[in-house]
Amino acid sequence: MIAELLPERTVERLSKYRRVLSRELENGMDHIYSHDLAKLLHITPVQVRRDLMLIGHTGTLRKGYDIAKLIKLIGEIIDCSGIQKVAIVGLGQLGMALLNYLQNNKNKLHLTAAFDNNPEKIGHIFQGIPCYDEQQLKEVVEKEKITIGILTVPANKAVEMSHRMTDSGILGIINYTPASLKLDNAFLEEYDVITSLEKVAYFSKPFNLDLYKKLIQSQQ
Amino acid sequence: MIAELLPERTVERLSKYRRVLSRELENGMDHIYSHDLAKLLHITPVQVRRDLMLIGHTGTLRKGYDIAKLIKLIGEIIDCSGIQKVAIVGLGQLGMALLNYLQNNKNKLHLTAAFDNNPEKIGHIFQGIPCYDEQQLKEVVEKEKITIGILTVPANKAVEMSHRMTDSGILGIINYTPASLKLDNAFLEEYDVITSLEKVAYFSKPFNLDLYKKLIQSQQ
DNA sequence: AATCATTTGTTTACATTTTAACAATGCAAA
DNA sequence: TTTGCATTGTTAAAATGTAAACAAATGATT
Ligand SMILES: NC(=O)c1ccc[n+]([C@@H]2O[C@H](COP(=O)([O-])OP(=O)(O)OC[C@H]3O[C@@H](n4cnc5c(N)ncnc54)[C@H](O)[C@@H]3O)[C@@H](O)[C@H]2O)c1
Ligand SMILES: NC(=O)c1ccc[n+]([C@@H]2O[C@H](COP(=O)([O-])OP(=O)(O)OC[C@H]3O[C@@H](n4cnc5c(N)ncnc54)[C@H](O)[C@@H]3O)[C@@H](O)[C@H]2O)c1
Repeated sequence: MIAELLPERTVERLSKYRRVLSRELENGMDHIYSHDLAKLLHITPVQVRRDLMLIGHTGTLRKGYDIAKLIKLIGEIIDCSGIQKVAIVGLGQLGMALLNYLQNNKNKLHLTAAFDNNPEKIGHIFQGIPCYDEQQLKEVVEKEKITIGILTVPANKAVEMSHRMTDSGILGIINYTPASLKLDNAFLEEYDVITSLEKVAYFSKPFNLDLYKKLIQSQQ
Repeated sequence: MIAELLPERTVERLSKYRRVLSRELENGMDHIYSHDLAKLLHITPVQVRRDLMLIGHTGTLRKGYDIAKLIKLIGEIIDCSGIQKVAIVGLGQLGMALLNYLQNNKNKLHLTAAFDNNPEKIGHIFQGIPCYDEQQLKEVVEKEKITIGILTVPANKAVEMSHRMTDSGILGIINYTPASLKLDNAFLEEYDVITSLEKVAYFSKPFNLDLYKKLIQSQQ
């Protein structure tokens, strides 16, 4: 077991390692080299070895890493064997897309509930997930022991809802609204589509793209 | 004008500065201090000043930064005054949500076209955006001079489509599929929902969250 | 006019993340 | 048996990103 927090980027890559490794396992592979795993994610073998070192996974010199064992270890680190439950708060266009996505693509997250304030959605079940009235947030989150929330309400409700989520016992929120949040007792991950697009716009302006390509090349 | 590429994180923050500053402008503000701008995004004033230094914007000592001028400058840096056009490739659940989002929330991006292979969508117009047959990708991208693409096709089509996009003249792609891409002649930004959620899962495990909170506190 | 408080701009230091370097290992083949 | 080679694990260096420190400026106040 690891005593310290892993770097954020390492955790992100662990998630990706697990996903591609599961596919390799299904294809009948049982071991993999760092450079082959790296190739699947377009990163360097060094980074793979370093990440695996950090989680204490050790391979064999001639066969590489044991895929099944590695998947299991990553699961213990990220999921704690699926103890955490997830809720979607705001079942609009984006929330519904995410609900379908999470339910249809098998993954380790236990999506458990959705919340909305629209009477047409409250009480219905979508892909097996019940949609509750947002007034019941605290009640349901406490009863179901939900610890992770996906925030997809209109931006002007985001601050209020995020606080109600943490007050109900949610420990981690992923915020897809453009509102900038600040939480004291939970881990917060924000993702802003417009910002992401504007970043692409900046780096793909022809002049900048040239500079960027030169930068990349000079590093190889 | 700036001769060098800006750091990626600075560009991301510039996008957010512009958005909150536009709101301040609408509220009748004309100048803002670094610490007030910082508060709006929950970052430090130092970071604001450093970012603005990098883009060569200079404030006045007693009034702070001129909001209108700053918005204009950020626009010139990110958008080149809106010269770049955007296409959505794959108009499914996520693609459609993004289309509506981009059209309904005023922003500087010129969404111009969408592409799909589903006959029920091809030829229709959604929120003013025409959906073309994906076979016409090259033709339309070239004719309209589209330079930015949002990739939301099924994962197993992502590699092929990304190459067709860059072959057609697209210079920047934001990839929402879980497929890991590698492009030689374009800027690539990937966003993986599952990875993002699994990261939240890791850091919000009670033991890790405690470590994380201590870490944050020790930095203040 | 001199002082004070405030805020910017810039340099310096710190932290995180990535990449490089290389010793250690162990199997295969000569 | 010994040499060679491919691969891991780890330490060191470089790059990137963030925060702190502080001088310079400016206007308000005494
Ligand atoms: N649609 C997208 O592709 C997209 C992309 C990026 C970000 N976003 C952001 O995600 C959020 C949702 O976007 P959307 O397009 O799905 O909007 P939407 O209006 O379709 O969905 C919002 C949903 O939240 C519900 N709601 C309102 N108040 C609520 C409350 N207090 N508690 C619970 N539910 C509540 C509404 O009934 C609605 O179903 C917005 O903040 C938007 O800016 C959307
Ligand atoms: N739905 C979500 O919330 C969500 C979240 C994260 C990531 N994703 C990813 O985004 C992608 C799309 O997800 P979705 O839920 O919208 O799936 P979807 O099946 O609803 O949408 C895919 C769309 O792409 C179209 N398509 C198929 N082949 C195409 C081609 N060659 N060219 C153009 N269009 C083509 C399909 O007709 C369909 O309309 C998937 O890769 C998925 O993994 C989805």
